[in-house]
Amino acid sequence: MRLVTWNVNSLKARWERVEEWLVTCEPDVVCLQETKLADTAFPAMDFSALGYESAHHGEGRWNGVAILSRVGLDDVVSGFGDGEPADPEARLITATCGGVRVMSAYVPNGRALDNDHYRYKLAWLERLLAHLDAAADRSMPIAVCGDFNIAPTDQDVADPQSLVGATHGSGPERDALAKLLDWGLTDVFRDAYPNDEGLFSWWDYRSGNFHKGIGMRIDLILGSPGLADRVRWALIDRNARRGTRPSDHAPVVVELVDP
DNA sequence: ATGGTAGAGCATCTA
Repeated sequence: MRLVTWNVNSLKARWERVEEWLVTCEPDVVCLQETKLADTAFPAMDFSALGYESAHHGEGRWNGVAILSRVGLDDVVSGFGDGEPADPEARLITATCGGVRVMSAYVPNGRALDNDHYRYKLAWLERLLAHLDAAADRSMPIAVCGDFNIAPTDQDVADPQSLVGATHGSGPERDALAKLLDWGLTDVFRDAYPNDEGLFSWWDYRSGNFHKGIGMRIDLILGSPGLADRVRWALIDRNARRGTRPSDHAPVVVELVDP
């Protein structure tokens, strides 16, 4: 099974790129973030024509997450399954695909360390932990995929100095991510390339950062033991960041062996 | 000292 996470930064603006990439890469399960669509505008029929069932959780203008699957798509949960009041933003969707409990997450950016949105980011990550207990069965392989807006370590940043006093690499964010790993998840891409630097999934559109190699690895696939043990290979498709009107994120791809 | 770009949507907000 081939599993992907990709922040497409507007599915409407990216449709042709996404369609072309799906046909070429042939993934089985795809987690999308930042569709920036309402559920009524989500192109489920177009994905169906490409062979994918889909589930989308969107609000319109911003955010929006989806899961595509050609190996089944069941038991969908939109948002958090913790019984608390609904998240005001559409940032999480969960489904079972091909025997794997899959989550597509778009973790809040945080904006700045003194911003309310940063506190929302930390609270959101705490809630994701509770959601794991509520919506995932530990006896099943689990894949928490998405744009975490956190570079796990300085190894995942071109210029760690640029993150001092900023979001994406602060202690509390990295601690929150560590709690997810402590729950029993593995960063399966880093597991495949433990010593490599310069492996990024996002590059700022500004200043030609992609071509300068200045980016961060913030798009992650966190797998439970039953998933992480099945990883045959992993890659980040930087070619998807080149050419006409690309997303600022590249897709992260993981190939799993059959159980 | 703060920009630079891209997307949504039409003034800015978000990233």
